[in-house]
Amino acid sequence: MLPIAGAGTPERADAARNRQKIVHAAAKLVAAKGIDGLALDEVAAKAGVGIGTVYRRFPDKGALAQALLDENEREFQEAFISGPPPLGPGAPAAQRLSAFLEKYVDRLETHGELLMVAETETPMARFVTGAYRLHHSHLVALISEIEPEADAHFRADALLAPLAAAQYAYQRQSMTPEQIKAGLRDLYQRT
Amino acid sequence: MLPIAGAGTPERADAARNRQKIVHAAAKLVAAKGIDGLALDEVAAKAGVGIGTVYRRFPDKGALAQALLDENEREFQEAFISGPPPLGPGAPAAQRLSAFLEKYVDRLETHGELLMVAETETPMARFVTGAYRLHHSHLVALISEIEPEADAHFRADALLAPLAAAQYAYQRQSMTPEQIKAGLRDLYQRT
DNA sequence: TCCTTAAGTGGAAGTTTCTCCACTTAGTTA
DNA sequence: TAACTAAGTGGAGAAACTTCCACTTAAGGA
Repeated sequence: MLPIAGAGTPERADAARNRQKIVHAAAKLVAAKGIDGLALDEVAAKAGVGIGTVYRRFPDKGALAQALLDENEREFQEAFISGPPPLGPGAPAAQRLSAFLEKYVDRLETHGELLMVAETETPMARFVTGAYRLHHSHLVALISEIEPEADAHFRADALLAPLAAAQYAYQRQSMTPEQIKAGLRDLYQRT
Repeated sequence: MLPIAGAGTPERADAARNRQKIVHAAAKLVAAKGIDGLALDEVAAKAGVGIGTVYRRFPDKGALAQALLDENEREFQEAFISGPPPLGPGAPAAQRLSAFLEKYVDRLETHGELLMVAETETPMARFVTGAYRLHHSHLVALISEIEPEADAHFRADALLAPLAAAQYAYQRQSMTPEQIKAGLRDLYQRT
């Protein structure tokens, strides 16, 4: 079980079906016209369900964006938890850390718009996700291994902070992805 | 002239008067019931102007929150530009940097709610402010002095990133302000 | 198979946010 | 002081967001 969704009572079959319909409809609409010009009632219409149903599954646009990112997030998690090195286990912690940050930048490049919506629709949305917690604890493990003395908890947040979608988009105005990667590497390598 | 507002055509006298009325009304409402339960039409009613007028001055709640923070921001800017050391000129750059970060944390403690609204109402709102630019260029100057080789531009953003209101609020759930200050100090001192 | 019940559904109705534009007024020019 | 013009104004109305609840249905006993 991936830690993205908190599993309460399992969904009923019809509900799961509707969730799929909604996500598919949303994906199509996003592909067609971007995320910004996307209203939840439009999604409902396209999916052939009532607005209430959409709101029951996805409290806001951010939650829907998260759902659209779900598959990608899943792959990312598998890659750094159990995939091949240097991202996955097997490589030295420092290399894994570096690989993690670079992969994260790559994701921001390919899915920046969705990540932005997912993170900024609600203040602090980014942090209440299981995804953030997992990324954080992964970094804590790596940092503790590299530098046992450090305040790994804070350091992990500090490394993830520049990777907030909005912050990244801003930096991207004056830097290339490679420069940002270099900057991140620099940030933790000075040990 | 402080760099907070981009000065286009100067405001007409009546418009400036209304801006004052709006800001005062907003300040009262915020004091009475917090920022969250505050609708712009309420502010308009309290200020005795039309909704359209409020929107002309302040495109959204974030802009209004910024206006409420204006005086505090002004004082902060004066303190690190021309105030007494260690925040202002006269102290070694490393000490000034440390003082800046600590002062920033203090502001987050006292004005966190308003800063949150100001920064998160619109994605990237934080970065388009003159305030952010000024903080950034101040840090760039200090960092370049401490460590001429570094990519001061990126480093400055990376130091400001954990000070985003939402990020800070999140970290505050598990750390004291002092721990955060220590973490920040740690972050740049490893030179 | 029937009953029970808790989850799910739709969409009307209530909020809030924001735009738009016909009208008003401050400030300037002759 | 009259005329001009560009900025400012107000609030109706459109659009989006969200809640609510009477009704429906799936799933799991008895």
